Parts: sequence; structure tokens; C-alpha cells
Amino acid sequence: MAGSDLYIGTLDVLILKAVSWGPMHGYGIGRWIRQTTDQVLTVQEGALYPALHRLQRRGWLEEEWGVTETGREAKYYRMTPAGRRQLRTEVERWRAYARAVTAALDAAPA
Amino acid sequence: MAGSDLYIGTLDVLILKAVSWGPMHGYGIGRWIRQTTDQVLTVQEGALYPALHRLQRRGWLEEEWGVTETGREAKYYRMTPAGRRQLRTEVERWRAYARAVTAALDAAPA
DNA sequence: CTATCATACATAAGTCATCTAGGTATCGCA
DNA sequence: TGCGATACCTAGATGACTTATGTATGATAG
Repeated sequence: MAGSDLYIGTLDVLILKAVSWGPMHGYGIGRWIRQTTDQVLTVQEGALYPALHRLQRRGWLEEEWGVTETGREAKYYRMTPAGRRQLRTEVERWRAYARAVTAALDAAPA
Repeated sequence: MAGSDLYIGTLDVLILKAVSWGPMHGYGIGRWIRQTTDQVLTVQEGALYPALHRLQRRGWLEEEWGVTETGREAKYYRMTPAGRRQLRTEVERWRAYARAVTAALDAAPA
């Protein structure tokens, strides 16, 4: 496997979900993923930052510099309308996929 | 995404599951995955056959030529003890992962 | 007061699973 | 006779990830 941690392709939908309630900066997105999954998913920074740039390049996120609650400079990512549509699509894809794989792994002999 | 169909890394556990009840040939494994997931997952042959060779190389499958029910030659894959251990590990990994991602996608604003 | 950890960003190089696109051969059926 | 299904295969391209490294600042422990 290329990734020993992530199933490749699942990071994007998590990022989109993270910013679905309002702008969030990259480091905070990584923290959100780690926390809401109880450390099951730990996103490496070398995966996170390229992913953010990728999503921005595709028009799903917009960036804007801001200041954190603790007074530090940080680059905030805001979801675009296209990003919201993409989130819906990818959430649906994930649900169908997870349902299918889980069912297959639960299956009894054919 | 490299794959527009599979989340990369989920194919191995499905193959291992397919052969967990007895030897099965490659083409049949592909059909089993497609059928038990109601066509949600369609494994390309260019992904399937290299994956079978990979799992064999890692000692999780053994190959053996045989004849199908319809009288055709086919290469059957049999699970090794190490393969069975790997199946258990990967099923657990999948379940924890799927639970975590699904929970994150269901999450309410922090 | 200084070292270390957490925050916050970034990129380069390497790995490797997958997709795309081709190929061979046999069998059943129209 | 031709086509779809079965059954196998590989080469080349893609691109998301891991590992490793770099910068800089703020907070905190000792």
C-alpha cells in the first residue's frame, strides 16, 4: 500500500467537511480530523498542505490570511459553492462505498 | 484522485475475504466483488491481477492451476495461514477507519 | 533564561496502488 | 462467423500519499 495510514482518496472529503461550517486554517483542519476520529486518522502535514492546495486549485476552497484566536498568523480556507456541491457528492460516494465494503466483509460464503 | 473508482488500499482486504472460504480464481474474485457490492465496486483487471500477484508475493495467497465448473483452465488462489491473519488485521483496520470517517462526516459543528 | 514543545506553514523526493489501454486465447451462442 | 463472456496478462501514466526536512513564532517547564 502506498499509504500505511490513510485509505487514499478519503482525505479530501474530510477536509471539505471540516470547512463546511466556516473558514478554518490548515493546521486546525489537521487537528479537527485527528480529534473527531479519536486519533484513528492522523494526517501527515506532507499530505495535508498539498491536499489543501489541490482543493483550492480545483475551485473548492478559497484562501485568505487571518489571525487565530491565539494571535498567530494563519491561512484560512473558505468553502466555495462548488466545494459544497463536491462535499455532498463525496459524502454520498463515501457512504455508498463504506456500506458496500462493510457488507462484503460481513458476507457469508457464496 | 489517482483512482476514480476504488479508494486505494481497500482492494486487498476484499480479495482476501473472497478467498477466505476456499480457493477462487482471479476472474471469479473480480465478479464476486462486483456482485456482493451491487456494482458499487467494479475492479479493473489492470488493478486486480497485479494485486493478486502482490498478495502472493507477500505470502498471503498461493496459486494453483485448476479447472472451472464450466471446464475452463483458471489460476486458483488459496489463502495461506499468514493470509488469514492478514485478513483479520485488515478487516479490523477497515472497520475502525470506516467508523471514524463516517462519524466525522456525521459530526456537528465543533 | 533557555530549551523544548506546540503551533503554523511549506516543499522535495520517493513509493506504489490504481487506471487506461492494450494484448492473447477459448467457449457458447446467434 | 462474429460477438460477448470468460480468463489471463502487462506496460505506461497518474497522482495521492509517506518520509524527511526546512522556516518561524509563542508558550511553558525547569
